[in-house]
Amino acid sequence: MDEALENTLGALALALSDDIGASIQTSGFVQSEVEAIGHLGHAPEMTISDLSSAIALSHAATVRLVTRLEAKGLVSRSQSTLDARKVILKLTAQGEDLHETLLGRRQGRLRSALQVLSPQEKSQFSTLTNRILRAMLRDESHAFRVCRLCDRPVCASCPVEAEMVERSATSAE
Amino acid sequence: MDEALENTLGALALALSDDIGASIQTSGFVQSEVEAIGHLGHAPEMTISDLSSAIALSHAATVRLVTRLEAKGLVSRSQSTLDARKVILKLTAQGEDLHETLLGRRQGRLRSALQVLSPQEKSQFSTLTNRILRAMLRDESHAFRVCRLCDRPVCASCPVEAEMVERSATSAE
DNA sequence: CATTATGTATGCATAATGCATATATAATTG
DNA sequence: CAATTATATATGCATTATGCATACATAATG
Repeated sequence: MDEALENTLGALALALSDDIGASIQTSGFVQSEVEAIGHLGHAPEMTISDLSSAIALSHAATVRLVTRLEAKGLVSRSQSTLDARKVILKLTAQGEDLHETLLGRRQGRLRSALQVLSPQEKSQFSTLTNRILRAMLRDESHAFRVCRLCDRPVCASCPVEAEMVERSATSAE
Repeated sequence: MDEALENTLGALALALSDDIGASIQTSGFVQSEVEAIGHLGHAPEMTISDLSSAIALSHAATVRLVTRLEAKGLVSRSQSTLDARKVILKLTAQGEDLHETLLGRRQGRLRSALQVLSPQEKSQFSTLTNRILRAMLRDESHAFRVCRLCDRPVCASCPVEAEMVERSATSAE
């Protein structure tokens, strides 16, 4: 029965999201703040609009979010030299530290979830999750959003990246 | 590299959670409301305290949540005959309808995510996700929480249920 | 040069939440 | 059995993240 697998996958997704959420909630940050830190650590030089769509929040809310993060010394605002309207956001050193910490916790949870699989099973599982994830991606903006908490150095082997590259190559033919 | 698999699994969990969330956000319900409906549809006859721990919300917030749901005609309060302090919560007919609708949307998203797998792959995937999920369960309360949005008729084959049964059998020896 | 579009910021109202506390009922203990 | 303690629900209050409407500055367009 496929329904059983659907339930299991849904429950697993929730359990993992909960775990990832719990790994960060201790530090007193709101979900949107954590996602913002994740994105800014992932793709520096974002504007407020970029961030707004990446974390699926209204522009106004994003402005306030950035103001909070700036007040906490995690993010810096600076004017773009190319377009005076734009505000360039960057993580401060402290923001980078927090980003690393959060990433580490997240990876720790995922690693411990995966430790019940043997190397061969991990390889099998990797193939299947890659396929599912790639098929789920709707467009570039969605792909960007999905990667909002990934560990950056590993992005070279990221299935999301691979999928988007492949699609743009196909559509350019 | 295990990091790649960790990233992929994390991204997949987020993407699925987003999808499940998006499938319900259209109907104008807050996350906690949806989770409450899910739980009440899943395990009828819950008290406010039960619900509070199941959805990981303070008691006060849960009281307000239930009041909102009652006002919307989705949930009914009734006094317990065994313990006059307790309030028994039940879904109304309208609440049941909503529950079915939300479940259907959730299952639809999961089904479409899984459709890129062949039957054999689904079987493989099922084995692996079952194993991971079962190992992730911390205690009965956590298991309960993880199942908060599952489709009830399929619970007989639920790995969470199986794991908890097996554990209690083992500890009773 | 005028108009329109884009990017950021702010005033205001809303709504979900937590903490502290109150009240009612059950359980326990002396 | 009376008194205390624990449990379950409810409410007053403050907080806070959010969205909508709007304002302002700058860029792009005609």
